[in-house]
Amino acid sequence: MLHFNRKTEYALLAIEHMVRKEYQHPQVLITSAREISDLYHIPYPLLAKVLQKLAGRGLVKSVHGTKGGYVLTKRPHDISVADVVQIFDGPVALAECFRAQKITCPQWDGCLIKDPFYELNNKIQTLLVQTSLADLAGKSGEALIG
Amino acid sequence: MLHFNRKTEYALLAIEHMVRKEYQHPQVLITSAREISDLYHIPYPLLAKVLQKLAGRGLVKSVHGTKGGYVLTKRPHDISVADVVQIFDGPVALAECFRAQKITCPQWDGCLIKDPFYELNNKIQTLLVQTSLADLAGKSGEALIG
DNA sequence: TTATATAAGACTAATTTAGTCGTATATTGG
DNA sequence: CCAATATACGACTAAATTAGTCTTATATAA
Ligand code: SF4
Ligand code: SF4
Repeated sequence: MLHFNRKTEYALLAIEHMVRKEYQHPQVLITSAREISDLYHIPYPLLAKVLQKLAGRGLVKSVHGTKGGYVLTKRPHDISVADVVQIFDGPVALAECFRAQKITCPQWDGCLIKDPFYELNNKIQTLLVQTSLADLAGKSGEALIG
Repeated sequence: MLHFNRKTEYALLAIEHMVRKEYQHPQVLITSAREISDLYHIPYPLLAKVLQKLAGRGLVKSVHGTKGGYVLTKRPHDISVADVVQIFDGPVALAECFRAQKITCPQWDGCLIKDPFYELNNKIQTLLVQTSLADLAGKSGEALIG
């Protein structure tokens, strides 16, 4: 039903949590997987892998050892929803032929919908690119930021 | 990866085929499941079920018996992509709590992303509502319509 | 009456997504 | 040094969804 997967939600929630923490407690910059897992009731091992992947892509920096955790490496304004979705959901691809390396769809030759779908696809992609994590924080979190 | 399911594609392809046939052969208004299945290499029993569902929702009318098949009941301008997506993919629901009857998501209480996601969701929904099957035909099929 | 079409529901297979487990490595602080 | 606590990472299992099949019934044209 046209939805993001759970890992994408966990990632956005985690980043969003770190963004707010920065606003509210600028002195406490580090956040452990355990902290987020406890707060939002996300299975710990799963969230850990999500954060590891975010670290691998450079969206957060990891700190090993006791009192370790993760720190945002970018300003929320510079992270788009599309960036995060890309990592866990892959590219927006309304039709599966949009992401396939090799066309296997037996309809492809005479397909009447792929071109107009591609336009729709781009419009949705643009929406995700234009929405930053700062926008997300701003919309539901204004009261908290002050 | 944010995609429509196969049945939605089959349905759109089928309707689109019927739309074009109307433009090109206004005298031949009936189209059988077999015809579409053969032309686009869609498994027949599956496509048959898709068309039956479209008939059930009133988007096409069915004609039993030899030389039977389906006929469009609406003008392409009056069918939106959202109508078809709704039938086979359900409502657009970027987050699963948007379609749940009962909130089961353990993150819901403190969730930081559901409100801004809802806005994104509406924008995408609007895109789908605003795209009609006539738009689809117009974009990749102009050459054929003349 | 036969051939061809839709109607509908139960069933199975394939794929994808979600979540778990085990082990290794790095760092802090006593 | 050493114990406690974190991340790193890959293999694995379970659950859910999606895709596709099979079977039987019914309607209609010729
Ligand atoms: S070719 Fe057409 S039917 Fe096949 S995946 Fe692309 S859009 Fe869908
Ligand atoms: S409450 Fe938040 S985490 Fe849960 S489904 Fe809704 S948007 Fe996703």
